[in-house]
Amino acid sequence: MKINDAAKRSNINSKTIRYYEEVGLLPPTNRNANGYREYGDTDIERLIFIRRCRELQIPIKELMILVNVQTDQQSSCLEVDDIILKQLEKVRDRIKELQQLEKTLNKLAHSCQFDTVSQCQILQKLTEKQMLIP
Amino acid sequence: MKINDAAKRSNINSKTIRYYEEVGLLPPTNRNANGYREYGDTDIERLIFIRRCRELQIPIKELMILVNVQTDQQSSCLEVDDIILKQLEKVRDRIKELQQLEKTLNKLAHSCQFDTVSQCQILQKLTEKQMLIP
DNA sequence: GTTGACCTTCTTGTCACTGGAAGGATTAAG
DNA sequence: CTTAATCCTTCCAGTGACAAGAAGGTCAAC
Repeated sequence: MKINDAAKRSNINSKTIRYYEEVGLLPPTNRNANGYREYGDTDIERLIFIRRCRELQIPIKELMILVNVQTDQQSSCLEVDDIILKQLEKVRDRIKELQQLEKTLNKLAHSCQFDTVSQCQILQKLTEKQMLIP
Repeated sequence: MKINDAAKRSNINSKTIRYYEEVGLLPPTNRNANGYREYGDTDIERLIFIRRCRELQIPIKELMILVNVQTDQQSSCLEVDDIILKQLEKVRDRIKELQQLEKTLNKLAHSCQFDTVSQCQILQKLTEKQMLIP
């Protein structure tokens, strides 16, 4: 199957598939007589696996480890667990950050009752020290 | 005052200050006889304002509007409010996304009781369709 | 006079793609 | 059989918001 079909089946953009190959997340793909990339069912499975991990926002470099670990059935599972936990921690930290941000923005929003910028309470508050994120 | 002092006073990296100037967030800075950039108190105030907005993760392009609106005291405050609300919405959406992500990662984490990859439950689950983010 | 701390510009790298141009191959329709 | 549309290929540029580093100029202190 050619790259566009692989893209549809894996639900990854063909450009992205080429990019994954270029950066080494995928091994060099088999080519047919015309030099077109040829994909089989195993390739599609791998692509889907990769898509799921990317949906979990696992960075490509970590994903490389997962893909390599996957092919070496003897390697330890701890590495896999570690990557997931690291990702979990990153996500939790980011949530906290964003919640703080939401609070601040919420305080700012609609805080201006005037018409022109000269009296704007939002700009006012943004110029005060209190608005600093702690 | 030269760029390093301005950086310290505004708490923005000097590299970043030059970058802001380059992309047009800041007007071309005054230079002294040697071609060194010269900053005054007004510049510092503007830099601090910019830093606060960036801490609220307002994108530079939106920030340009805020900075321009600020200098034109007659312009409407609605634009300012709009930017803040847009940012608030973005932040809220992102929080929701990340919370979903956290759930999924949490389910995955520590779900493997085996030693080697061949029996790894995490990789197993990542290969199943159920793990798809809805 | 030389050391070290500044300053300047320019280039490159980050991350994960996305878009487009230029050129060749295949396929379907007329 | 020709033509048009749709593939495929590679390469290059852009995104956002900087950070890092190189090469070279300037300045103050000792």
